[in-house]
Amino acid sequence: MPELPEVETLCRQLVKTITGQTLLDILVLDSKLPEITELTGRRVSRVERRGKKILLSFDDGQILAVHLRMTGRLLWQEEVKEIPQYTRLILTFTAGRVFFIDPRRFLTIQKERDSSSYHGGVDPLQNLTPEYLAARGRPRKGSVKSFLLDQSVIAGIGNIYACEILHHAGIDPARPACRITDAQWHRIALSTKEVLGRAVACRGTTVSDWRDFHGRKGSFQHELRVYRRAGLPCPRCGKIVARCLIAGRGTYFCPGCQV
DNA sequence: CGAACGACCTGTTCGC
DNA sequence: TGCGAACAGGTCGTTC
Repeated sequence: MPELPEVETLCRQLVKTITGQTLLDILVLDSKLPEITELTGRRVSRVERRGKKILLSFDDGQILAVHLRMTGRLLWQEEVKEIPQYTRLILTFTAGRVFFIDPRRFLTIQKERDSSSYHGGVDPLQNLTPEYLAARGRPRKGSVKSFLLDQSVIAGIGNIYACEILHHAGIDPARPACRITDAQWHRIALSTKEVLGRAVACRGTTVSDWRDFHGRKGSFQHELRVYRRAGLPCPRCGKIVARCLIAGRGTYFCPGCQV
């Protein structure tokens, strides 16, 4: 679930909530997760996003990298209540507790040395240019959709937003990246910023169980044009939205206005 | 280097 | 109604 807009939403809420807070206790409830007891007593100095990862920096220089994968969530509680179902880790801070929730147990946390050792792709909200896309896309025979999903090219786009961006740009997701024209790369760069920016403003997309740090739904699901809308008319041209498989992922597109 | 595919997990939805 | 198959926001390792 969490793609860039959802992770960005969590990050902004984490910054406001736990920056400066001291980590009083750590409870690991899933044997797949590493022991991180040495963080006990440390103060959170910084929270930032790298693609879909969240980096928590502590006052002694240690960094915790969190990746929520498909179904991971973070939930903040100030009062002590019942532990939510599928909680895999609990961090207790001075002012409250952070629950790491994930039914599928894909969520990962790992200690990292320093935040500059990141080698992912560009951040689509910051440095994305048509020239960069064209240069990286030119040698690739695979579909433009799997190109947009490649985290070493652009960090943060997932399946929902890849579908929505390509619809916004009016481009067939199955088109090989090497056959995208400069004018189309231009549109893709603009649509990426447009769609992701709007989704961040909506605090993400709640298609099934996504919730933000305070348990609230996002609202971008009301603005989806093609994702999970197979059989419904395209809001732009009226043709029926289709679904196909690209690189093993369900892909939604409009055969009428995506060429 | 690039691309396709199975694996990792568990819950929900769909078709017969 | 019941049951198995298909599908779900994401990566990663293997193989070609």
